[in-house]
Amino acid sequence: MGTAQLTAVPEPKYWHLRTVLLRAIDSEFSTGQVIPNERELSARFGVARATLRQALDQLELEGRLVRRRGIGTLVAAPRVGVPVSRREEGWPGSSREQAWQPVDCVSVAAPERLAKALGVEVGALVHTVRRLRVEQGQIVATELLRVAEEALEQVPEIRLSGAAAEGEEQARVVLRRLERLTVDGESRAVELGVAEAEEAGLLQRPPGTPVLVVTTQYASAGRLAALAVSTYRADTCRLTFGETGLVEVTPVSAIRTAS
Amino acid sequence: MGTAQLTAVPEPKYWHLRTVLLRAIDSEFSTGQVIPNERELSARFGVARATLRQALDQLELEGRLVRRRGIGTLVAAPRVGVPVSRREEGWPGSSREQAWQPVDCVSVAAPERLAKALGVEVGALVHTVRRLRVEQGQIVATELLRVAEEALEQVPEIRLSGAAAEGEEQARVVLRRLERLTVDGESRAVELGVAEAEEAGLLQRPPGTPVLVVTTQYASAGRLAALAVSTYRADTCRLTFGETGLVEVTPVSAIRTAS
DNA sequence: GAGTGGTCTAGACCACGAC
DNA sequence: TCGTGGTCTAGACCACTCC
Repeated sequence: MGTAQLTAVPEPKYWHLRTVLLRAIDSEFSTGQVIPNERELSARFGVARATLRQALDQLELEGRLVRRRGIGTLVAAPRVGVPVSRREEGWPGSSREQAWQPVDCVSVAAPERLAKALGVEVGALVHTVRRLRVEQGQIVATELLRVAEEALEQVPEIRLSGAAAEGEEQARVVLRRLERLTVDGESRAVELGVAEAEEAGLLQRPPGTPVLVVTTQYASAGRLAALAVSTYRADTCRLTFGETGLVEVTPVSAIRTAS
Repeated sequence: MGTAQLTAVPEPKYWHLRTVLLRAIDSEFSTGQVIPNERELSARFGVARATLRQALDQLELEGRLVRRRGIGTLVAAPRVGVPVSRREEGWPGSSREQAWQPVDCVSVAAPERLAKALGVEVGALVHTVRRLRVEQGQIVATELLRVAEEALEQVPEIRLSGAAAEGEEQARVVLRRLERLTVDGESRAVELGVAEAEEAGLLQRPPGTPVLVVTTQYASAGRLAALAVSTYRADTCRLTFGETGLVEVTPVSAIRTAS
């Protein structure tokens, strides 16, 4: 990373800085390496620290840098591809279920908005299972899986122990009942969001972290059976919706910029 | 929007401010309405303008606010659902093709990374068609559709006029040839990115704007036929991957926060 | 010209991790 | 204790839109 001064350009300094830094981390640094600290860099480029930070913010949003308080700023690893489309990925009982780790479960009377989203009456009993998705040893997503008790009615209730089921155990009970439902349709949406307090903690990120929110409606017998809201770390995840991987995936940056 | 002072809390001021502002725009403002200006708000809450802006930055990232220089800060409209999974959405010749408007086309010898992504030899002729997606009268995405000439070889070359085809006309020629290929497989990925200069301009947004980058591999006859990199505005779009819409979609915010 | 958001500065102090 | 990134301040000037 050179000692280059910024040349006068019509674009904002922070944007030009981003370009310079991006070129530097692509050519002079490798994954996991710590780049010079913010005070050092701002001095080197002759800008205020806040301006330099604006450039780093961009690169962090793009998943190219990771900043750790007390440690420094590191070059991020390439994003991991996370399959989300195949049914086996999300539905309990599938071969890939171990990717989703149940955390806890709460069962309450549905407030208005939730009832409407699930297509049940206000006040109907709704289970909310919290799960974590682990990929390559890293937590990449957290999920709220919502299902009305009435959607499970046909499924015999299971109890794993004699005591009242709570927390993780209750979650496993609901999932076991859920896996007996036959899913015959799925509908998904993806949008950008930010992690609030609880989600942020589970994802081991500060509040305000950008996330990809995947909303999945599972249908069974022509009727909405369950609703999953999965929150993926946007910095480390590339969501894949493949039928089959045709060829290995080329990093998007290579395709977008290659003219 | 009250004159509330910030109470002492362990969380950062900007994050608390975001929560307060979010509650205010949900309850006291409607879509398109201008909220008080930044100097006014920072004075009202007793914080520096930079701190207030940090809170507005979050809300803008979440698609809840839109800021327009010289005008003010407006409450954003709910995100529009944009279907991306059905084949008809992206492939030329489909019933929904008018959603994609060809802009221009360049045909060059493939540099290394592009050749690798398309599975052709370095130096092979590759067409790059630029398209814009318009939804509800608004530009929501820009796309680079890449196809190797050799993938089109079996398709007779068409010329719309006697002159050498260039720009938009050339784009239409390539699309016409492309639509005769039979697509028998698709593979997609979605990730977060930022719009750089050219894309940002086409999307009518400043550089650095967060976008959802959708990469689609189209297969024909068991072989990669084309590669599309579509860049959607993250502030205004919710990407939908539905088989069929089961029920109307509830705003994610209602589901994520309803306990 | 007046008012808006966008950029930039030069500091200060805090929270966290490593030593 | 020291170095790191995270937060916050109180200004300044610029670019853009509208009247």
